[in-house]
Order: sequence, then C-alpha cells, then structure tokens
Amino acid sequence: MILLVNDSNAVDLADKLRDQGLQVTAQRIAVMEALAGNPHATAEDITETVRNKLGSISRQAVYDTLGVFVEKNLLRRIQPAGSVARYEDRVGDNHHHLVCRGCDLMYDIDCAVGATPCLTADDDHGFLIDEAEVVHWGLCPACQT
Amino acid sequence: MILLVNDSNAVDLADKLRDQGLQVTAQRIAVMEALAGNPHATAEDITETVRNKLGSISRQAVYDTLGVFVEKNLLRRIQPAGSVARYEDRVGDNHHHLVCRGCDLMYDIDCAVGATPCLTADDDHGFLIDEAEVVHWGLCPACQT
DNA sequence: GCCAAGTTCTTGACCTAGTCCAGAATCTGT
DNA sequence: ACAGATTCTGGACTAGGTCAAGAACTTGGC
Repeated sequence: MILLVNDSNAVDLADKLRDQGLQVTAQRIAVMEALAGNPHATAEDITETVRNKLGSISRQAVYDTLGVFVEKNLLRRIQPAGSVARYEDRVGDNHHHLVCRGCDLMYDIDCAVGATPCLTADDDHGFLIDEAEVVHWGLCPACQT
Repeated sequence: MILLVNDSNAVDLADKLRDQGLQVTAQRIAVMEALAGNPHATAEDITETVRNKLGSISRQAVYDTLGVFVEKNLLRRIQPAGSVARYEDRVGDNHHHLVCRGCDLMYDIDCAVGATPCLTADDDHGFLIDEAEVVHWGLCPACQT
C-alpha cells in the first residue's frame, strides 16, 4: 500500500512513530488520526473510522496497533468498570475522568487539588506504585431526568 | 430446599437480607458467606465456593444474587481495568484499592489524606457525582523481581 | 399448617470484546 | 532492489457475562 503523506498532520504522526522505533504504515497513521478526532473512542469506533478512511482494516491490526501505541506511551488505555476499553491520545499529564453511570458519557478532568495529595497510598504493602487512577462516577445532566 | 440455620452468622445474614426486603434463600446466604471469607472474589470464585457448600448453584443465580446485593448496597462491585469483576463486602467506607499489574493481587487501602480532598472534580460538567474511585497501580513485591 | 402470589433458581442458548495462530503482505536499511 | 524483520489478514476460539422461559421456592394471609 502506498502511503500518501500530503498533509502536515500525517507527517508529524509519522515522525512520532519513527521516534519510537515503529514502522510507519497507513493503518497506524489512520488509527492515530481517528483518535485525534474522538477521544475516549472504543476499538470498534476506531475500526469504523479507519475503515471509512482506508476502505478496510482487520480487527487484529487495530488491536495490535492500539497495543503497541499504549506500550510506547503514545496512547493511554482506560477502562471504567462495566465499560469496554477506550483509548485517548492525551498522555503524560495524569488527568482523570468523569463518567456517567447512565450513558457512559465521559469527560477529562483535572484534579481540583493541584498536585497529587491523596494519590499516595497510606500503606503501600511494599508495592512499587506507578499510577493512581481516579474515576468520578455520577449522572450527566441528560441522565438526571 | 430446606435452609438449615444453625449458626449465628447465617442468622445475621438472613436478617440483613430481610431488612432490605429480600427473600432469604440458601443460595444468597452462601454467596454472602463466600465473600466474607474472600474479599475481592470473582463471580467464578464465588460460584465454586458456593458449590462446595451447597452442592450446586447455577451461574445465573450467582450473577442475579450479586447484582441484587450490589443494588441494595450489601456488596460493592469493583473492576480494575483489564480484570474481571470482583466483589467485596466492605461497603460504605469509600476505601480504595491497590492493584498489582503483574498478578492482579489486590489490597484495600485508605486514603492518606483523611477526608476526600481531590475527590471533588475541578469542573463537574453538570454531573451529579456520587463516587470517586481511586485505584493505585503498581507491582507487588513478588512481581518486582 | 396450607395456599396463592410473587420471587428466585435452573437450564441452555446466545452475545460481545478480545486473543491466538499461521501465512501473506509490507516496510526498512543496505 | 533485496533480504530480513515487522505488520496485516482472516478465521477460529475463549472468557465473562446476559437473556428467556419455565420449574421450584419463599412468604404472608387465612
């Protein structure tokens, strides 16, 4: 497949991949672009978006790509209880999420307290803790009625 | 099925169910007891424990029972990303969890900061927030090697 | 104690998200 | 342009969980 790189966005993405030692493929670029326009997308959302752009992509390629990107820290995978896995391209800022129990609507939020105060466990049981994930659960305005 | 209530523990549990307007059945008592001895148990763990006690129980009965208990707030359902659903009978104290990325080992932990400081979202987008769930991710001592 | 009504349990089919595998296609450095 | 490494495809498979309908059980009023 010939990779037409005719917009600067795709060029940036291609460089991003190379920086991580990853091969550049049309599928990978398309997956990245799909997420740029739709944070918190599911693997299925992404598959559909990519198919609209490229014509086709296998499920496996999507999962492989997402897996590699998460591993290289180009994407973050989140999975609130009861929901399927979702992916977002906002990485490295330890933001949190606000999820509606009714419709799964999801927003990014920053911690009200600037730093990470309650993100230090009281008793770490000898664990090497690398992340404290916070999910705020509630009902969105639409689901409150 | 005749429900033999010959230990005070089961009597307590039966009352707990009646208080919530739930019928008392051997299956429900057994599910509750299974969790008392094994916090963070999965539906399958519970099914197995109950089968050892009662001889048999259907998968559906286990899921129904767990669902009702969670709804009545007798149990809490937790599901860290990538893990199957787990249940615990420690409810109403908003404690958090420490999960090993390597082996799924899980501990209860209390927030280092007494109250709930960063559990207030910066911008709630109009949501009616009822819970802030915190999961600390890391590697347990065994998985660090 | 017994019965009707309502609730719960069983059985078995089904669904979705995700993984595994092996071979074909594509990309990269030289 | 080529060889080797990486990635993609297609199809089978798995785990965890849900759905539906009928049988069995529990409960409150007599």
